Amino acid sequence: MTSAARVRFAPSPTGRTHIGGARTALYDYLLARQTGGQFILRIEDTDAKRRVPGAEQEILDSLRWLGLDWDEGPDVGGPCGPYRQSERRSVYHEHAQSLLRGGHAYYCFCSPERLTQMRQDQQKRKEPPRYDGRCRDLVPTEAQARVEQGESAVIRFRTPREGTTTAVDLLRGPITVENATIDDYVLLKSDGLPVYHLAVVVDDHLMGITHAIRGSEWLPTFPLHVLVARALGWSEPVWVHLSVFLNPSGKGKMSKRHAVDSKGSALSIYPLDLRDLGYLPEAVVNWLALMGWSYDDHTEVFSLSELVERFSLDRLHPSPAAVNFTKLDHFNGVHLRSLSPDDLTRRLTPLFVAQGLAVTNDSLRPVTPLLQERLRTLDEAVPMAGFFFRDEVHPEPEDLIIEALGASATAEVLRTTAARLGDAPEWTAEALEPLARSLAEERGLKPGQLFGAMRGAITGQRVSPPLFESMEIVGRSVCLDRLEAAARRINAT
RNA sequence: GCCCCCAUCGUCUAGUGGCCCAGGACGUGGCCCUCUCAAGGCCAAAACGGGGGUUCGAAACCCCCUGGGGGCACCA
Repeated sequence: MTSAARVRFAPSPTGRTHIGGARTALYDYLLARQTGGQFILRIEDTDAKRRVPGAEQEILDSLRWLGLDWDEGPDVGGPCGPYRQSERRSVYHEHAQSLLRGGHAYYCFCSPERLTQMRQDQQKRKEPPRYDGRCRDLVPTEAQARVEQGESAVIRFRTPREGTTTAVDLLRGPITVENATIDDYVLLKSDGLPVYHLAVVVDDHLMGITHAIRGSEWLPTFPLHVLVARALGWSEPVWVHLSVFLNPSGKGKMSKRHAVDSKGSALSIYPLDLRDLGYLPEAVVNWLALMGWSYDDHTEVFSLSELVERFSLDRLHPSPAAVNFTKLDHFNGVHLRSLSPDDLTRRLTPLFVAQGLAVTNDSLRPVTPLLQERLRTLDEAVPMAGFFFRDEVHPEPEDLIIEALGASATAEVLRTTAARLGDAPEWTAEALEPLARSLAEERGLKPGQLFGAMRGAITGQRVSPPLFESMEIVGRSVCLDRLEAAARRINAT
């Protein structure tokens, strides 16, 4: 085990929180918890134009739902705050000035219009678009004077023109690029706020970040970040670039519109949607953990705390992974079944209540074991077990009528069933089943034929939890009523 | 166009030169169990992208190609 790691999840509130970000946060969390370090949440909101209302809240809600609690962040504070970059202006200003003094950066007065024009011209000439360096060699004192007179300026990094830079990624090893291919990036915008390239380096350093885990979209500018850190005289964190998620087909980057499973049902790439779709946070965590990481003994089912125990950076995989919603379903089933019945009951009750059914933990509890083996997602529970709590059921005639018998004979059999069962000394599954079986035999029916009609009558469904266990819970009088009602219903058609 | 990254069954992956005519999981097909649906058990089909090297020996190391992905803003 490594020494205490300080790890941050640094999303920007510009859209919804998706599973890619959630997986990064998961790995951050696992590393922090495993090493007894800290998990820090930092909001990268330096672009006011792209800020989306509610996005920051969704970040917090998503992490909380997944069980990834943080030690320092915008809501809980901490020793390295503020944790919202928009509130750290002076910090970036100070370090930009330091780069200026050291000759590692320079003021640039070029207008956005000129820059746009320049890029267009370059593209026309099939040249790589990049800053042409017009302000790079301005006399610093003169530039300073222009700024003091109020002229609008940005601060650019003075990337070395010669040589190469080697940046080391934990998963890929050293990545060496020609400095000439690295642009003189803007570090501080004219509004005084930093651009990502300055903000990450400064904040990671100031917040004592030991491991910077982020998406691979940062790989191209990775050497720049290394250069900025060096220019500031700082040592670097361990850099870890996670690959992106691909669509289920494996072709193309994961996107909202391709979030559809193999059976064609729409799923979502947003944790909060997954929650509303009836997935367990345990399952989502397990699923996400295995997309890019594996454990060496072939185990695949993990709880969060088991992941904390076993996670290791060196088993991270650098290649892109296609999102597989079918596997999420599998993990959800596995975790659903490993919940204690009481726990499952508590998670299910609100769903029944939301459908207007008068259900309590106590009244649902006997039903839970019948559901546990069958549920794929939590929200399948109400359609599957609502009949336990409704006053009456409305079976379709075709779910009632035994084909070999026809309508009126089926109705008669159902009445006889009610009468026969009504005499049962005990209303239990054990007592009921033999009675029903012998009746079926008497009538020359296969058990399944009779049971199917009874199922329709009692549950109103073609598919249901086991019949006799269900009947035991539903109770004698309601069952007998429903059997009679079904017989009447058949005769009425 | 330029730069960077990646490459084992349909998908997630194991594999760090001989234990691999490649293992596990999901999914798929079949069988068993069975009152429906599940769950469970057993079995099966299914991959090292191509070409060159290196080596006694390559899925593993190197090169090229191909394919996929990412990036080229006063966005992150």
